[in-house]
Amino acid sequence: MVAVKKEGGPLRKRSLVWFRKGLRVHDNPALLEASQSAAEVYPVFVLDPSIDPTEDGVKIGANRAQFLLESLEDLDQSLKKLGSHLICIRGRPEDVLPPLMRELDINHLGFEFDTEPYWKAQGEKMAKEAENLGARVHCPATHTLYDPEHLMAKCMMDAPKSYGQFLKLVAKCGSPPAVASAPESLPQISKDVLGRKHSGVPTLRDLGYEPLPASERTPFPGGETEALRRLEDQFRDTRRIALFEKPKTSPTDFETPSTTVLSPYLKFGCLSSRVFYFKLKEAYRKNGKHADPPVSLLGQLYWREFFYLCGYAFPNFGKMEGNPICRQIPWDHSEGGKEKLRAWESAQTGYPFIDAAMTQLRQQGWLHHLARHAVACFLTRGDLWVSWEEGRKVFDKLLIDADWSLNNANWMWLSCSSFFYQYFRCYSPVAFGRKYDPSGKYIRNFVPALRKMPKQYIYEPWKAPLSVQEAAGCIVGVDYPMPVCDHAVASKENMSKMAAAYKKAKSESPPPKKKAKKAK
DNA sequence: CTGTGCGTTGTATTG
DNA sequence: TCAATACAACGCACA
Repeated sequence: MVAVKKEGGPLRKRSLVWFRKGLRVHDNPALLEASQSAAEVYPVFVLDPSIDPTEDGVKIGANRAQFLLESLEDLDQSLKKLGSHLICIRGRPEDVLPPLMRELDINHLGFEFDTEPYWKAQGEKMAKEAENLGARVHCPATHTLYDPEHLMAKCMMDAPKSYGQFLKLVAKCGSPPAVASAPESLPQISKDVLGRKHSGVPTLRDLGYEPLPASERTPFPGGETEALRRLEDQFRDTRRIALFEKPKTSPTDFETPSTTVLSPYLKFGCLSSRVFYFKLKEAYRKNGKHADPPVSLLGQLYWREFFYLCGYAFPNFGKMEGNPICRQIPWDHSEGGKEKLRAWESAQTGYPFIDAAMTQLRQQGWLHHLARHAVACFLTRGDLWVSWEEGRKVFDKLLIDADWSLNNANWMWLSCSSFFYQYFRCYSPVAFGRKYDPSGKYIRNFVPALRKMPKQYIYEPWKAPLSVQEAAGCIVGVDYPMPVCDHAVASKENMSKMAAAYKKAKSESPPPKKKAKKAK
């Protein structure tokens, strides 16, 4: 226990706990520490006007905003059960927090460390502000399994560029830190300063969103309570968890997804990755037999960890230019390219599987990993030759689990810009979906125009004879778009463009020397 | 410097 | 039905 006088006086500890991610009460060392040693604790969430801003400054979609608000609402409820509540302030952290810290005479600031450039900078600014006020700062790295600084030290600042290398690094690190218990109680917030101007959690409408029609609302509610419920639910089948292999799951199962859908809860920190980790280990022990990385569930957690480390270690990770691990590729930025991007984003490519996936993305804020692969490949090196950054922005806006590090990494992966380079392995917008769902149930659900199309044409309706199109009530070119490109032609062309871009990069910048050139 | 093996999740064809 | 293979040939790690 920290020796702090419990009553009044200069030693009275007044703690502000700043929530960003980590929207949970369980395994939250910053909150726990405050609860154990401070006489006053102020749990604060700062809701930026642009709402969870990224470096693009893109305003997030309504489903993602709703997931965030539900998570905040749930956090507020949990804090209330502990005797406190969430103070939700509108504004930018750098504008709002320093005056609040002064007003409350804060002498302790606690918040979770964040690796993303925007939030890392915000954290540094606030730590400085707090220190200027003479406050102590507690900033534990609790979003990932390991403290990224610890991983960087272990690899001697030479971050792994492949998953295999990352696994070797993790093998040297032992078990992640133990899970912290939830606080037993929190001091009541009595100060009146938080009255009118600091209101509770706003509604979607407060934030300027029109409420979504039911058909376009994500079926996945936000919040720690739901996260823990979902975790328990998924872990009821120990065998399934232990034997889980990602490539064996299906992108077209949309009623009950074939994966766990824990990603949005991990993204916002409604679920602690460490809780998930130890729960997995327990399931593996119980079941005996289990799958292994990279395909296992633990492997998925390690992919997250790997990409978080990459986003932390490599500069300009969110863009092509100036990104040391990203291939420089002359993507189509012309008007034509923009038109193709619009077709893709609005589910009007004329490839039913792609359009179904893009519709699911919009309606549910979630897509199976392999469906993400298919649409990402299609937009970039597969068919449309549009920059991965554009696709990343759309995912960032619409996915409830949009996660800066993972999103960038996966877009680079699929566009063969980094991590993965076998550009001759290309997803077919027709064959890939058909392999999982030959009758096209997935398409029929998300692309109503094609509901009556016979299954032999549902993946390529433009090939159906006019009489068949008429009978299905769907004339291609009228009721459903013609394909935006010819996949066979476009993918072949793009492969040679990739070859040229790689070749150019090689000739222009020879492999970087690890150490300074030795004198001969 | 060079060769080899490997890489979470491709496709189309063949037997 | 399924497994093997050609396709055309990537970068990275390591020996």
